[in-house]
Amino acid sequence: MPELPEVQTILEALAPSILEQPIDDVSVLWPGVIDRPPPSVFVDWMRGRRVVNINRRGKYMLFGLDDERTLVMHLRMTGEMRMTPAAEPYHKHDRLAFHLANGRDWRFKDMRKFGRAYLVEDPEEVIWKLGPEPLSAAFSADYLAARLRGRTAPIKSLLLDQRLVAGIGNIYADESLFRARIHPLREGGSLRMVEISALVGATRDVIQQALAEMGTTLRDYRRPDGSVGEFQNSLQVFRRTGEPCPSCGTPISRIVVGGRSTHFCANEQTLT
DNA sequence: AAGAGACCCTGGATGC
DNA sequence: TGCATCCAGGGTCTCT
Repeated sequence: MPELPEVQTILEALAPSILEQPIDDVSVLWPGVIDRPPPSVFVDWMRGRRVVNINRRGKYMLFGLDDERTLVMHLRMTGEMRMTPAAEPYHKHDRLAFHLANGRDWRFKDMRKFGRAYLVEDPEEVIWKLGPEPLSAAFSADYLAARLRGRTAPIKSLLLDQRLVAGIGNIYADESLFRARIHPLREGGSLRMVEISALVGATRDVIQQALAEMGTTLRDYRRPDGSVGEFQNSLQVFRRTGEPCPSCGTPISRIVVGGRSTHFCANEQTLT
């Protein structure tokens, strides 16, 4: 499940391989991967272009092209970016291949076909709803307090809402709530200022540590060279149901919140 | 407006 | 052993 740290890690690894390299041609191995424009137009517009800058917003990848358009991509659940020799046979789940002028391929692989590519004049067409980056100054306790006011949904669900803060997924939501010692079912609007401050700090800490450890590999996530991340070794509650809480030893609980599996310590994260 | 739930997808795990 | 069913969860859409 690529979230902000995984997407950032992938982009940094990809950059030296693709920046300024002319894209000679594109192979669309599954047309559904292209959201817009229609696949034939997509290929037409991509051919001959170069990626001249690379950015990230939330979990979206932004590849700025030399014609001012932007290739926006989202990995969703199982998307992977890989660099391969052009002659390497396609994998069963490869969906898109950019053939670079230097004889290398930049490939998008996605088992579950949730990932998407958008080729647009302005990336805002795709990402305009996103909330602030969790590591930016805009994601402050005051900001979060204002956004939580009056909300009755569980704080866990609100942390996953990309319009509130961009880039948090199921793993880092659970880890942040544990570090802030907040029960995932607490109503958003019920959080006190001291708890909101703790949550902002915990979220920043978790994201920063996961970036330093180059992401969390539970199953599908790989860096573009095929290697795994390290943060799975630092998880304190996520997918550790029944294992002792690292702080107090209580077995970790698992519940479902908003349709997502949720892990927490029932002793240290209470509802009152 | 906000919240809940369906839907998209595949493969691994589980159950009989 | 083989087959059916369940589950994983990011984002979008619909319904209330």
